[in-house]
Amino acid sequence: MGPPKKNRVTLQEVAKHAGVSRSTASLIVRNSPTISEATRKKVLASMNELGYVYDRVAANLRSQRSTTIGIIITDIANTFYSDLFIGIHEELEKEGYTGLLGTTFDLHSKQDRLISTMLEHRVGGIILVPVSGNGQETAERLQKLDIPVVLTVRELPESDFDYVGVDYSEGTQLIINHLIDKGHRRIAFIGGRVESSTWTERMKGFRLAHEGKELHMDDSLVFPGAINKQAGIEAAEELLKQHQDHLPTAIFCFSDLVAFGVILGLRRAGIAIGKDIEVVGFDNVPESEIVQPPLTTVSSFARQIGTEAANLLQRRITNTGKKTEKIIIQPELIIRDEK
Amino acid sequence: MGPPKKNRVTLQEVAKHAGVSRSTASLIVRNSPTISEATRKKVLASMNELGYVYDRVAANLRSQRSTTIGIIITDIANTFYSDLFIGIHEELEKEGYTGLLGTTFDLHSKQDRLISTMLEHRVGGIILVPVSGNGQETAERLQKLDIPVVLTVRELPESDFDYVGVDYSEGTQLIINHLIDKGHRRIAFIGGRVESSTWTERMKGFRLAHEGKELHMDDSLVFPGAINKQAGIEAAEELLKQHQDHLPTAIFCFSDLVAFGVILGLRRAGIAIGKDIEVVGFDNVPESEIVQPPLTTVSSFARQIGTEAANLLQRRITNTGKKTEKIIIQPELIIRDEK
DNA sequence: CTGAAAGCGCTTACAG
DNA sequence: CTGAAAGCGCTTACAG
Repeated sequence: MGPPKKNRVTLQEVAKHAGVSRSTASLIVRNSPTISEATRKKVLASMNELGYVYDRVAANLRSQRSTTIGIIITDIANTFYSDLFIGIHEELEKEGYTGLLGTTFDLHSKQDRLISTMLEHRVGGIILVPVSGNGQETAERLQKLDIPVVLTVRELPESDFDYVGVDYSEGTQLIINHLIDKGHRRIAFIGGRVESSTWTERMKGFRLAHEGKELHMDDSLVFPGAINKQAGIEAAEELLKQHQDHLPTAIFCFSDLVAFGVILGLRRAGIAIGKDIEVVGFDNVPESEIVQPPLTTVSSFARQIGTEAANLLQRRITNTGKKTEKIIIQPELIIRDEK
Repeated sequence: MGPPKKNRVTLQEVAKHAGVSRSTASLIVRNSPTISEATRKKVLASMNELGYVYDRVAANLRSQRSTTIGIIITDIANTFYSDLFIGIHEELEKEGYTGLLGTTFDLHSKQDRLISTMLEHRVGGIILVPVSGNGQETAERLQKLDIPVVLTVRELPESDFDYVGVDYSEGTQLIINHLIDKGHRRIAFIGGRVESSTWTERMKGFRLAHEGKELHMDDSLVFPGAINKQAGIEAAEELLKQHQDHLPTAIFCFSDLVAFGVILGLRRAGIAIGKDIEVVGFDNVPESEIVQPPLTTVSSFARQIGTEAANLLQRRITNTGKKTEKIIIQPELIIRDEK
């Protein structure tokens, strides 16, 4: 943990140097309006001269406040999540909060450890993207906390938390309807953990779109899996193996990241994306515009989710009583490279 | 900042509940070996029952230690930096540190504010990607700190800090030599801030490669700029406008992110990437494999930089005296889609 | 505005 | 192992 540090200039020393009391100096760092401009300037000058750094940690300990927020997401290397993080971070910064970031990589053990670490560091609240799968114990643990928790992206089963997310069912219907309207009849669904709300909701939309168009849904074309590029590559290979004599004409991917893997896997097998098979994604990450052909996808407005989640958490911190809020953002179909 | 919180279970209460002294309880949370197994179990049981959460902040204040590290990078939405962050974070986690993340977006004002915030939160050290441009005041400020600072990716001019980076000159030579060997004679250089060490070093490599092959270097083909997709798009447009009757045959981009923008800009102008003009990048971000044609680039091993930086910082925290270390990682040419 | 006192939750140091 | 005391750097509350 490193050796003890010394030599921090204290408020006491500043006060002495400026010839005022510690109380006055304390009022000044906290921007109290009761202090005359003259003494304020004098004290600020002393701070500058001595190189004073406000000890927010000590202040928070004494006043039982917190200026840090725990942010627990799945994978910062996924631009969906880095955008989400930026949204959260920018909003928190405005209010003077600092974020403690942790990534779970969708592992329960990491999530548990991160929550503990955040609590030990006295965060004033937590914004969490829960890991996929049964979150019963996690939900119970979070309910007991005496700090507010806002969930984003995924909900926790059978629990009642503040939540900001996207209407995944609606988003999936939008894009599947689009595919069907283009003439596709056999559509695969690749990626996502069946235990997570984000998968079941997409599945619901997938089914609804099929039913709405009175189309048969082929369960053998559904390939759940992890939500990253590698999983996409593997799923594409598996799909090709299982259905080589009767390939689907379109593939709906759980996320753009999965779609990139699928595209890579298909390409390696010599399949022409956009001609032999159409691939679509979900999230509208910046890279979806760069791949060739550009990816048709659904925007899930990661950044906006972040902003809303941060605001919701702030409201909850200052206003602890009320009923939980659920903010559901409406997704938007992003059609690319249509001729 | 939120209202005061109450009801935190203290070590005192745990001690009372378990029938031991506060000192004993304190020794137990710190894993002292002098405590008998029986009392340890008894106390741990009490902690569990009462829902005790160790207050690391209070402990750190008293013992004048820190378990947090400030991490200041440029832009987490750039996968180069998110990879760097993951490398840092995983390494710090092993040693029980928590990271405070801030992003500067290459702005001096943000950087200054972030450093202040980190100090106020009593970080035990800082890992910093300095913003481009004159860093004289920043360097002086950092030198005065009584906590260790490790720079990564970019160095600060005329200063002596611990540093982990890549041999950008060598990387640039590798890829420019490759282009020249393929027959290219007019090569543009797009992106990067001329005030930053990362640009001057690439420029050095760019020049050396030309000189080595006894080739004329055309300064009018050098387009410095920001390091993101949008800047790449704009630079590509500018390049096309200025050199429409005599286009370069290849474009070396400051980073993959810039390359993606350039590719987009050229494509919009109807230029066939890989045929009319060859585009190459720097960093080898995951997406470089997905674009079509796949991007030839130079791997700068972001994750490894992160790991090394975190390790270097830890060494510095425990071993404050020694001379500064400079760790330069050798880049690797990644050739893609060669027929 | 000052000044003295108490306290946030812990660790430290020490006599027993 | 215990127990009492002091202190990390701040804020709080209050009498003056």
